[in-house]
Amino acid sequence: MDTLRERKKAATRMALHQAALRLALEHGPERVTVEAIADAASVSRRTFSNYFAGKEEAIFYGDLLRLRRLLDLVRAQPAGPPRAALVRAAVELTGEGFDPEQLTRRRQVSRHPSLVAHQVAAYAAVERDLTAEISRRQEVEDPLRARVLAATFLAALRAATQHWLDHPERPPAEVVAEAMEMNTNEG
Amino acid sequence: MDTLRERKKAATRMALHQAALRLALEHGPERVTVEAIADAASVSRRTFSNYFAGKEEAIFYGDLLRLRRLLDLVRAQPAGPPRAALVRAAVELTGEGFDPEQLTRRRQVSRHPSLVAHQVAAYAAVERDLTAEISRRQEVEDPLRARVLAATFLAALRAATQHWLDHPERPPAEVVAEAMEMNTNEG
DNA sequence: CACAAACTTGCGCGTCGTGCAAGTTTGCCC
DNA sequence: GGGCAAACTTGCACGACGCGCAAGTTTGTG
Repeated sequence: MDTLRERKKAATRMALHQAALRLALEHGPERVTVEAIADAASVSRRTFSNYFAGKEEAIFYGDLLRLRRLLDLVRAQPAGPPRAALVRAAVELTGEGFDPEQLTRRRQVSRHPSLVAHQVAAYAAVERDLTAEISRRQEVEDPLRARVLAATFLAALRAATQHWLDHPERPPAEVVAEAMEMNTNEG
Repeated sequence: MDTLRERKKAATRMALHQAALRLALEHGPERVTVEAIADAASVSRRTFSNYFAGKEEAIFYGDLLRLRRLLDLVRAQPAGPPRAALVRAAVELTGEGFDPEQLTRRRQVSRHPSLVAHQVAAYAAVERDLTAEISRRQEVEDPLRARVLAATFLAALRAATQHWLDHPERPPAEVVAEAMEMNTNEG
């Protein structure tokens, strides 16, 4: 998977993502056409569609990558209670560095209410995989529990992230840890 | 608000919703055009756009109504810990009858993977309002907690509903109650 | 009954997603 | 290196979509 083809594809995909994010900030997400994004990434409008189903998907590609990284972290956790593995993975993810430039971009984009639906769609995209991984970790099979756990965990992570974007005074790891605690214990 | 105008608007909105749901089942959600939905409801294509932003919004209008109903039930709960109010409201909502015809329709529609994003979008639409209501019920203000609670509660409800659609052998109230219990205690 | 506000409709325009059929680039094996 | 197949890009064309606009029509009210 280290072929030139693969690297080029990853590069143009990333270029489209970056261009989409930048243009959405400069002119507002609704005022950006797919053609403008494609131009900024030096590809044709048709090629854009070979990579993303729409401009919103391109904008939130970063979130998708981050959530896939989370999934990998969960899979890398030692065997044990699923909840503990999820919390550890979330803390590790938040501990990894943030690109500060990407960050302010994401903050501005998240403000726009027309995009929140696509934001949650990115989370929903990994919910199925996360449910499968949780099921794998249960000593007694319990599909309902696995589903609820995956959904609530991702929801808590999303809520904590959004809250932190609105109130960046506290470090993100702290906010996420606190949110995870709420989800684990009763309040 | 009981004027003729209002009743007519509600009627055509409902007619469009029903038509969208029915046609999406008959031909698959992707094979249904807005024009076909509008025709089935005896309005013009342009009028459809006066009511819904797209066919998916029309399809999930029933879910939106149900979630607004949930919001009302939460507001009607007596003062007390927010979590308890949410659980009671969810149980009450699930206790209310299901239209069995609507139900099989919803089941078929939920299967289609291209619609799950819009499904969760319906939930996200009420998350802000639910957060506000929870904040109102907190004796000490805690915005992060309110946000996480709203998000995880809705996520648990959605997960329980989807699980029940896949495994309808148990009564829905039982499944929802069990999911709520998972969300309240630690597991 | 008359008038204003609200709603519907048709039209037009820019945009979007995608199948298709070229052209171009990359991987690979001799 | 040379050549061939697979993969990728691009332009074209088409149906569908969302929405602004300016009529026409219906509903509420004094």
